[in-house]
Amino acid sequence: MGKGEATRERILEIAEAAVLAKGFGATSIEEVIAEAGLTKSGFFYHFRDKNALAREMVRRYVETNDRLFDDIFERGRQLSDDPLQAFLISLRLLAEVMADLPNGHPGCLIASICYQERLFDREVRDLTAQSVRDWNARFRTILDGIAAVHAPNEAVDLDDLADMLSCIVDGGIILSKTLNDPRRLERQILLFRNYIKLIFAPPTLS
Amino acid sequence: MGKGEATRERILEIAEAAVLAKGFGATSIEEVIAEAGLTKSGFFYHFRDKNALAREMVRRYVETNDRLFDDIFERGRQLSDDPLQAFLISLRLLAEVMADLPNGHPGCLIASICYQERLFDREVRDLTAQSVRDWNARFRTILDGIAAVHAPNEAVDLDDLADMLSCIVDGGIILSKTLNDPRRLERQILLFRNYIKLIFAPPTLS
DNA sequence: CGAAAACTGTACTCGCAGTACGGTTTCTTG
DNA sequence: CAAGAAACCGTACTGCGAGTACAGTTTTCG
Repeated sequence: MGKGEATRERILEIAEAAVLAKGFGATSIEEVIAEAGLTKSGFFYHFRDKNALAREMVRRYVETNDRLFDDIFERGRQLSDDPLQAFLISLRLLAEVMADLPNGHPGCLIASICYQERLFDREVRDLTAQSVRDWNARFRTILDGIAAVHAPNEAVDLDDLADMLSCIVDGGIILSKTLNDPRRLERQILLFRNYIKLIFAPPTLS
Repeated sequence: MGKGEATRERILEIAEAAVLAKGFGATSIEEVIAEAGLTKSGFFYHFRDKNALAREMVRRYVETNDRLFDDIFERGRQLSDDPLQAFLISLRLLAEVMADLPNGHPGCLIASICYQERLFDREVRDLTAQSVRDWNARFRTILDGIAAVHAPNEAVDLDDLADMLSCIVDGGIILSKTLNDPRRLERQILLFRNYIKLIFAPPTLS
């Protein structure tokens, strides 16, 4: 990694934190460069304008999240050959990861952008939309794998169920941030996990 | 309603739409007054500063939503004496209301503010937090009423379940807005409804 | 009719986005 | 080690919007 790339990363990291705390429109380039320790000229050397910053931020965020999710769901598959058990394990891992963040989840960049759509060009909006579609498609694939082995006890649409995980995470983040209680996100993910169990696991004999 | 109050309402309505589309920080007072058809002096006659505008916006939003939810869950109770059936009916009504919005749900002001927390004073943040707590407490009361009649089939925490509705709505709004598909929100609410059924309704004999 | 409410007009200060461009340092590679 | 490219710095602008101050004008209503 060259020196320039390291600077770009530093800028993007600082900018992302600022955007998640104040929104894109209220994040000034001046404060970003002040924290990054470079001048305005230096900033514009790396990014043509603020919208270029936004594009790179999203690209970076999606990439990071993709790796995180890949890792979590891969580990689940390693720990169980049964697709349902693997998914349930992964959801527990996900809940743990979310709970272990020191100051709570910093926020979802996709959600932040969604509430400031008018500030971004089509390219950025398409990027966010495509990343959501990708994630949901991935969850859908996992659910298909489960349904192939365990016939669902209930007639639910698997696309909707795949969507639901994104909803729970994004909604849980908002809940946690608003109430300043990081554990709510964790609990919501576990509640979703319970729903999955209810749908696919054979009813336990009591 | 005096003339001044009407102007305040107009300002608040325009400002809310702008904030939901671009964020609070990127919403300029100039564009608001331009659309409202009054001068900057006129604006500052009604609101001391931008933060006062934010406070009134939130107060108005919470009030409106409270009325909407009161109405929906009251109608559910009117249509069935059984608390579970009443809740299921209300959830269906809620899904319908969300689906009937012409251009999709405009967005949740609480979520928008949550992603721009640093821009607001403690009073605004306390207002949003309290409104979420109030809504969740209301849902919790409904769930208590259901659990008193129908023993849950599954050991779920009712507080978490009450939280879940807020999560689903906020997450569903983000999903719908990002993918530009208003129907996703409706489907998520109905999926939550199905979860409630699974938890409380006696298993149907097939 | 008169007073309060609901504004308008003008003229500022200040901070930030974004542009332009020439100069300087640091890295890299032949 | 030389030379060019990459990664910056310094300065000096334009333009927009938040917010302030305050005097003047119109509208509303008892």
